[in-house]
Amino acid sequence: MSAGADFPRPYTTVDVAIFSVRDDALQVLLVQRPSDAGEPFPGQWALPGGYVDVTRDDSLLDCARRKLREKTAVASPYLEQLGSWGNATRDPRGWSATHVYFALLPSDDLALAKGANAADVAWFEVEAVLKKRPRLAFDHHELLQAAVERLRSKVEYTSLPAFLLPEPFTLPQLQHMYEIVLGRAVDKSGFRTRMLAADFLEEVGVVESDSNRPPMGYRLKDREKAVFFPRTFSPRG
Amino acid sequence: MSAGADFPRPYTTVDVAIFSVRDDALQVLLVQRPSDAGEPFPGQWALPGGYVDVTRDDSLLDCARRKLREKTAVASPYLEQLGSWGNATRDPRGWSATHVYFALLPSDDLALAKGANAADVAWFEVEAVLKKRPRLAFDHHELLQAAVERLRSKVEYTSLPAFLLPEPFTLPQLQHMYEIVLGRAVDKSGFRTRMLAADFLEEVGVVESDSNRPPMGYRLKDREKAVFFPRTFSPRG
DNA sequence: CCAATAGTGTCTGTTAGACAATATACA
DNA sequence: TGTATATTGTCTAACAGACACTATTGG
Repeated sequence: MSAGADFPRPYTTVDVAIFSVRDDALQVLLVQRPSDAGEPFPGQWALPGGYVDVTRDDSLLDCARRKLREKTAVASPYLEQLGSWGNATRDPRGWSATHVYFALLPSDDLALAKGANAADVAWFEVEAVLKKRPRLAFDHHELLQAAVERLRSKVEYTSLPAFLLPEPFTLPQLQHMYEIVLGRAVDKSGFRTRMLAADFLEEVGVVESDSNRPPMGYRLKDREKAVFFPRTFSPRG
Repeated sequence: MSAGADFPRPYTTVDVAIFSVRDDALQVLLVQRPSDAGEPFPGQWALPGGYVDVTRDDSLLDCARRKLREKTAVASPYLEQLGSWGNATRDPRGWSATHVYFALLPSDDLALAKGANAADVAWFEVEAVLKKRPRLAFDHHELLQAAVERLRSKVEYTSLPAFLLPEPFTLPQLQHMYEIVLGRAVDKSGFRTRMLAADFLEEVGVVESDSNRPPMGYRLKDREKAVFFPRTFSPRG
């Protein structure tokens, strides 16, 4: 049996949870759904995403990159697959499966949606959105929750927060990113030892600051993938 | 725009990497593809899988469970989503996206394919298959490789190998599973301390053995999910 | 009493975490 | 010299890894 053509095919979509740290808080990029007739969840906020376009996207990753490019001006941020969600009821139009990615953006290059519709894209504090302010379309609360859990969990033992900073960055700045995502303080001395022992940073010369002792600037040796630490952080205080 | 219906839809499939330990080696369940005309990779071995059937499967997980049930007699083994692979070229019939799961089976209930075609299902040693003996259909070598990597990596810091044993099992048996999957020896004393400290085992009374001192039998407190250890195993010797 | 496996105890080097001390800039 | 931030040093309790020892059975 050449079963493929005979079966009704589910919808295939890609959604992206795009994170950045702004105003000392973890934020996520949301888009407002169109109000056209026939569109589900008109006017509601949702994760950026949509149908895979087999004529434009060579792969799921390509599709995720396109979604990201359409909503932000960023070329190549950290992008990782989270998982997939698929069932008969999550989309009122029918059986659909979505492939979810999450991305980390430095807080500087935040030129949003240079395209036509800049008004329907905005940053929201993750904590608020998880409390359903605003309410999200589809099962996107579930997707966002999973993305945040994955992020928070990986921050405990990887160099992920480095992708939230523009280069060059300093160790105190990096520690600040860790503390914001983890939601707790981290010991200064231990933090530095860990970061430098992990051998993923490259000195790039002292950087100027407003006053006081100028800190050393660093950049990532590899902007493609995160580094895994041998042990996890532990609470302090 | 009600874009869904307008776009050509990719094929949606689910594949499952089913693992078990047999003859002191990690093995994976493969199925032989049909030889019918028009079928891709006729007669070649592949991971069990196939199209999502929107009339039978309520969700991707349901579909994975169905694939598993069709090839084995097992009711509810450990089942975890691995990720998804989708691009224009992986299936010669067209743009397709597959959702990959991996499952762990105790080596006792291995009644295979009670259905019609028992001949086209068989266990293979993972090490051999990774070396392309036999060669797999589609991109299934890549999928299997990812599944094995995930399994080996999670074994370092989770209770996953417990799902490879029928209950009740003993701590020496459990240690044996760890050593097989990890491919190295593990210290007895430290192993026991870790397992018992993780508090996921339940004593179920001494179990009889061929001779010598009878060991304590254990079962899982929760057969649904694995437990995470605070630290990773470390090499010894 | 011996062999074989199950299970426990002990020692030691390493290290994470807490915190103290020093370094370097500007005013 | 004072202050603020950056960076390094020290001390200690906890613990993993190695390995020796005891326990319990059958022969």
